[in-house]
Amino acid sequence: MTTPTSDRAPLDRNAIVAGGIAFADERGTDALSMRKLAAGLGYEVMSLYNHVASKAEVLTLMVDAVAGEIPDTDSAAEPLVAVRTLAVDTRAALVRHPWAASLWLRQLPGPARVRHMENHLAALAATDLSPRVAHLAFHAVNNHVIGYTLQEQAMAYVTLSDGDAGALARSFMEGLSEEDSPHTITHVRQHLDGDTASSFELVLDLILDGLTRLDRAL
Amino acid sequence: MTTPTSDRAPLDRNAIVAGGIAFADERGTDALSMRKLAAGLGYEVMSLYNHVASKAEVLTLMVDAVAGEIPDTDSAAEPLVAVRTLAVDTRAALVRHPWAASLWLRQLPGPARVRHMENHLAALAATDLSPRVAHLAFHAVNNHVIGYTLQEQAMAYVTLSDGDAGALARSFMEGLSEEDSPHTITHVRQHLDGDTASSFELVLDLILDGLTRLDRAL
DNA sequence: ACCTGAACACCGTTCAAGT
DNA sequence: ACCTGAACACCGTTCAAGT
Repeated sequence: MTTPTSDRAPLDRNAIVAGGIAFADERGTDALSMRKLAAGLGYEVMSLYNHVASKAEVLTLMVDAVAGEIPDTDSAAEPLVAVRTLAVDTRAALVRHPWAASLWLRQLPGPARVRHMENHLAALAATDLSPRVAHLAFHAVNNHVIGYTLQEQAMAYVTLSDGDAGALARSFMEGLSEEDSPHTITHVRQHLDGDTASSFELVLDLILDGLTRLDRAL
Repeated sequence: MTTPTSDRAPLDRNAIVAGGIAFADERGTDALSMRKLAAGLGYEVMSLYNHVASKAEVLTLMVDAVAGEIPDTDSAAEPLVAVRTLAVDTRAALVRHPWAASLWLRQLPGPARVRHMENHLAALAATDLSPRVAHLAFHAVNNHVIGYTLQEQAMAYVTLSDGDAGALARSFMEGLSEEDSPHTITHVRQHLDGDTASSFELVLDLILDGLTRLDRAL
């Protein structure tokens, strides 16, 4: 029979990263501290430093783990469809982990994100877009995925109703005057009415079409 | 005659925000602390709290001040040209203050940013785009401006040569294998060769054209 | 090899005391 | 009205000591 000396899981890089992701999913990266992370895993803070160099490294590993959740492109698929699918899947991962989008571009890519880039760039190279336009396409698509997700999260924040954030959001809304900011009020109302649901894919297709057209024009 | 009791400027909201911007322009928002900010202005930390509720408020005010630097749209201009000009000017402000892009979408808009939104939305409303497409346009253009700038800054980070960041960047580059990541290597090389200089406006026009086309299709 | 107590140099923020 | 000393409850990180 085994003797369970403690109920805590063994500590290693993976456990730390998984703990960080679980914490951030629930309470955000702003609230994440090495001390709370360690406590959540059943260890003292200093133990973390046996496996990880710094908090910055933990964050980098966390973002890379999110990248690792994104399925590889299907090499049998039509290349532009593969790009489109990758964009949709990337967005899904960023929605699952709402803290990840704002970190995505601030961290150096780890292995999983390099693999993600490689997937994206290889699919673009397999289209008949010129190398120059394929390069633009990479960024245009990425910026849309990240920008759209960030914007959506900001909007979700405005619609919060309870807590400090809710109070801030309410005071923002009440500060808008119909006289000075009619268009802004209308715009926010369009969000609240939720009539812009599937615009992520609409704009994505707009960009993909535009790139094809640009390629023919250059 | 006056008796100069000290060489420090009087403390108020504006001085705090200006000090924060100057500090962040030089050393980034990560390094910004209330204590260093106060010291830079010649006061003790606690004095700041006579004028400002929290560090979060300082950051919100800083972003809003950046928005305030962006010129209003010219109501005499052709509406779609006004949108384009606003996008270019917004990007210029974000380039002048490299810390601002990643904060832009994380803060609730202050008065200057509401004015900026109003400018943008009013110009779009004056085009002959349908309300639905104008709504999409607002986000598509904003996401491009912010995403492009963030991406460019991440790239600038990779090309740093000295300090800790430089060492990290070098180890990232050396970690890329020609075998596993040929496309990624090519992509990074395209950046380093700088042959993608004016692609910001190229993609911006692609989006604006795409929106006009989408409007006709819907 | 991995865990940890103690310590260091920082944080943001509050409050009571000064002028 | 505005400035500030002292204090509180936190941070990330290092290092030497334990097993």
